[in-house]
Amino acid sequence: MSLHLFNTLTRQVEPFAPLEPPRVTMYTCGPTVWNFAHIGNFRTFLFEDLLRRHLEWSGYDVFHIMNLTDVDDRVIKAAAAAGKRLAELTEPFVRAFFEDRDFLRIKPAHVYPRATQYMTAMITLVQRLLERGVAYRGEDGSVYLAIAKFPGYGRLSQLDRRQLKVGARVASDEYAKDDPRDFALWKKTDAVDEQVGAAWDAPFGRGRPGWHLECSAMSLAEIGERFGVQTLDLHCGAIDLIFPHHENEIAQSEAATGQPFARTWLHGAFLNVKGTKMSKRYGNFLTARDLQEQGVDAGTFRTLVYQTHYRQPLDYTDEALDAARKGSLRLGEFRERLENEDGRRRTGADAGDRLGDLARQLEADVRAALDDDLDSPNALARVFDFVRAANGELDRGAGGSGVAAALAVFDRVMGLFAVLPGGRQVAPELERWVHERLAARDRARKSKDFKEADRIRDELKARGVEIEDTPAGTRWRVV
RNA sequence: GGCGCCGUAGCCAAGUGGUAAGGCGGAGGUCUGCAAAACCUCUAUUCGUCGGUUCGAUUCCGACCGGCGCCUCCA
Repeated sequence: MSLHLFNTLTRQVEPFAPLEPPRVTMYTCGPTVWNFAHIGNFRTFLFEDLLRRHLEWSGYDVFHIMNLTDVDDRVIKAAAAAGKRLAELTEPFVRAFFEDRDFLRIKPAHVYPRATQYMTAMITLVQRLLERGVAYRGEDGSVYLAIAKFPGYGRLSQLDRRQLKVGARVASDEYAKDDPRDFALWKKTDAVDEQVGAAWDAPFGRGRPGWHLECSAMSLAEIGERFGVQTLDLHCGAIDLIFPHHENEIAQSEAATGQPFARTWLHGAFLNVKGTKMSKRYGNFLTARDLQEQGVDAGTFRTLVYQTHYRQPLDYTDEALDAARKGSLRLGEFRERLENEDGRRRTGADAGDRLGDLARQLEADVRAALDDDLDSPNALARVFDFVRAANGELDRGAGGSGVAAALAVFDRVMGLFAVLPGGRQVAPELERWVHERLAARDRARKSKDFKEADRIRDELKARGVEIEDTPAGTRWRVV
């Protein structure tokens, strides 16, 4: 089976077919850099990371674009509140985002276009929409897109079958629009915008881009320049973006280019806390830095995330996190064991290369699971199956060439998930002390002074060092 | 009000029209000086409830109950 993905546009799992294989253009909606991203945001980025890695593993040549929204209502509000200019506010959060991304082992996108650096592209896009008569200047001086002029409007969110909530909201700009559902492409500047530097000159008036505009302008600019196309293969985000964000992106892009904006739309479910979405608004959020402070490593968090399918809500609890940590640790232990066995160049019988067979099966199983709409929980289940079976073979003395083969495959598969525990830095002085203590314990054990040996073990434990006696000597790690 | 999603063991969580993956936890065992790790066995006659379709439904349809999301900034 080849890769199949659930396309929000059709609400069906369908075969993935990029426009010009092996190239795949992938656009993922990035963070708004008015603050730190929270782990709910990162759940989405992690789902996209898995998609990216699986595409590359499958032989595709992926070009990954992630935007950074550095001008919008929240950014302006936060800048004004802090008495800063736009860039002054956003720059530290951009850096923080990249740090968090690296901490969570998320592969960097190929480009991170920022809204403020694509003003020309955005202005050109609005201009084009005005020329085509799809956009109009409202009475308030802002530019709106007339959704009545775009027949396909509502296809993604099935809006054609929905009605606006009665009396839901009457925005201040409502009177300026021809149709309440029209949305702003370009917002006329106000005093606060000027104060923080969120204002640009355009033929249709001084203003700033509407929220949706940047994604259309930047993705079209990136793929247009590079590949001469105006259709993305993949466009991803979380489900809250389906409407209005993605719906509006489609309208403004397709109205301008006459081409499909994206072939496949993927949307991830939320990370919840006690059943409610994690959100800045509810204050129930945790940042990647909070995780780091709590000693939660990337392998643990990634395990937690990938043990739930990306279209299923994931409820974040300490218990689930702890279970994920144990699972990640188990995988790490196994990896270490393989490496050690390989290092010892076991001459044990190949046993028909059972390990190699298991490894090949694992690779096929994982590929099949991920091909099935990125069924990572299933894929990880196969990994754990493999670990159990391989440990069993190792226990029974399997060795030979199969070990190296298994290690190679295991590393390849782990490369998709990156769920292994992070290596912890150990202070040289602690390391010296541990070695000295272990030597002392060895002497005690040799002379059958187990009381002393156990005392030393407790001593080590007290400083967070756990030990494990193996035929090859005593192993230790800091927990 | 409109559109959409979820409800599987103590917890987390896959999945299929043909009789329930995996992780964590728990019980017992093997190995070990003891631990730890690893391995073995066991841990859901049952998939929110009630109906319907079917030879057969957790899986399809309907109703209901419970939880949630979007429609307003949103990963």
